[in-house]
Amino acid sequence: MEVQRVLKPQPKKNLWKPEEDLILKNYVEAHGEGNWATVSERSGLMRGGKSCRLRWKNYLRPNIKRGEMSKEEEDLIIRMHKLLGNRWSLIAGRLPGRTDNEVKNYWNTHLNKRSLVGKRKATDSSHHDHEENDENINKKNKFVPLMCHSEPNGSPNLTGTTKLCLDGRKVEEKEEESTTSNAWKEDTNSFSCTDMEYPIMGGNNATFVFDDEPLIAYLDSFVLFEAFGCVGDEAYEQMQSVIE
DNA sequence: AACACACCCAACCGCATCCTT
DNA sequence: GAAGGATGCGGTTGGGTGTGT
Repeated sequence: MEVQRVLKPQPKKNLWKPEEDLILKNYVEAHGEGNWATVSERSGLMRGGKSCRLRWKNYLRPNIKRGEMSKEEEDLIIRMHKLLGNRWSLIAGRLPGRTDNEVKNYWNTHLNKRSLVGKRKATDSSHHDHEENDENINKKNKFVPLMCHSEPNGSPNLTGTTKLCLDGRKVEEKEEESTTSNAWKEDTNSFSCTDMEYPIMGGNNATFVFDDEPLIAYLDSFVLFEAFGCVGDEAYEQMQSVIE
């Protein structure tokens, strides 16, 4: 018996065991994220830094949202992908609690396949009538400067990061300002949150409005910059060319 | 019940970019 | 500015599981 187990070839996929998860979780909670290369040495885990980082980021991190994608999330992924392509980390950044790996997998297994089928079966709208016809959706949507919004009492905290505004200004968000509620900044027309701090729609009061809301309304200026390499009027023109 | 096939998703890999010295 | 290490990202792999025959 024992011999058989020893001789049995090791699986190529080295799945994480619950005890390893516990070790990593405790270590990161105690020492913080970063220095992944040293995590394996210091924690006693026989894992590479990249593996530890990935496990933490995709699985162990607080506020990770697991389980089925909501229709809203799915819709957002479809629209974001239309605009950004395979920029999974960017797309995941708009889906608090979801990881890039999860979004990527979801796209590859559910949405990508369906979008291919959908082209042939446009009339089968019972499941996703919001998909109707992406081209039509895009054409009827007009550019408006903001993006997603949250209800006043459910706004996530902001942290000390640089926000890129539609007019091209960079605004440094200070940590101490972060306790002031509203994610929507009137003065900068920007909205931002991180998935760590923004425990997703459903868990929080943040809301996304779909169907009648313009496509661009899910994107903040940072995403526009990532998509088009510019902001403001220039981004608007680029956006229009994509839509048309 | 047994087998084959398809699907899902966690983990790995290689490259690009960022950061530190 | 250059070099080397750390980190981030997207593509791919492969093992587990579900489903059909």
